[in-house]
Amino acid sequence: MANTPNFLAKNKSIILYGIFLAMLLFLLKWLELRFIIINHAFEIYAGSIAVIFMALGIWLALKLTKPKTILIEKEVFTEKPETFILNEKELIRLNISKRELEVLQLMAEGLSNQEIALKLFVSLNTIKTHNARLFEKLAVKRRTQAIETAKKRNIIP
Amino acid sequence: MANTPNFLAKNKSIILYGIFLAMLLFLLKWLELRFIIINHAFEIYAGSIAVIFMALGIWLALKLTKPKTILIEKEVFTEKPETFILNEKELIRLNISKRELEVLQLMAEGLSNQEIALKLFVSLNTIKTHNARLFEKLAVKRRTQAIETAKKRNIIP
DNA sequence: TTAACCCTCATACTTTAGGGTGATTTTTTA
DNA sequence: TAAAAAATCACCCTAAAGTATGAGGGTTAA
Repeated sequence: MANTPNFLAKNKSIILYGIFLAMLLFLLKWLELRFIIINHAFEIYAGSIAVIFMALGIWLALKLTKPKTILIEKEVFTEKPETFILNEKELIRLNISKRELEVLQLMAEGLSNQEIALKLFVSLNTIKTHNARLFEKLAVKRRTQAIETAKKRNIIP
Repeated sequence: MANTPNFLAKNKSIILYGIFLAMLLFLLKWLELRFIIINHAFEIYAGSIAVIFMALGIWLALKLTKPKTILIEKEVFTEKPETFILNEKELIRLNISKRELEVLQLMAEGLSNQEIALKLFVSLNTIKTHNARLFEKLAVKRRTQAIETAKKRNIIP
């Protein structure tokens, strides 16, 4: 997205490094003035330098280039997670057991009784029993009401 | 962003590579002890070759390489505001009518279809029809799921 | 160890929810 | 004004939810 301005900086550093390397080579050469080079090997030498430095250039470019990252912002609606604090007092006051709370949560997620039963590895009838107890304790008639009441009382997020 | 930790690694690799290059040069020199350096022009020539080909390598790598792109899906959590703000865009997007929204709200309050029908002075069948349309538009199967989805999308408080 | 509680499950029944189809009337829009 | 969309309703049927009652087994605390 906003990575294009980085390109100049990257190239600059690469170029600077190239110049630095060249200078280093010059220095080396300067210090070894009296080294002997046979004339006919010159082309090989120059070619080697060319190949090596091109490889170096490619390597540098590949290594030092940061991959472009494209950000895709995906909107996720949340149930204000940081806000939810389980109201344990209410749980105790209403005398709701762990299992019942579990069923209540799954219920609020939109699961059917059958789905809840499968998820908790119990029978459909068991879930129905839990529901009946829950409705009684929450003083409601339907699951939708149970969800509403439980949310209001911070029993479920 | 989080580039600072990369600096050391990069510099290290560069330094290592420099050392490696220097060693390679020494090796070359050692093997070509009797080579004669005629004049300064040679160093200039070799250096030029080095620089040019490294530049070529960099250019090649940058131009001919497919841009490295990394897709990052970032989840943007939109908090549910305390004061409910209706997400009208979502309503329009989902093509939910006024009446359907009304039914949805009452549904979320825990009313049965019969109760909603009485409240809106229409027949039970009408409510069922509205429900069916709602479920289709919200891509859900049950009223509990409809409520959950609608709340997440700020269609209902 | 007995009472209280929780979890489990069953059977039988009633009510509510949901699917599919088709149709009429009103309202809105192109 | 004609077409599209919205709102209304009916009928039939299936699926799911909910009610009522009874009961067995496990845990726990008085």
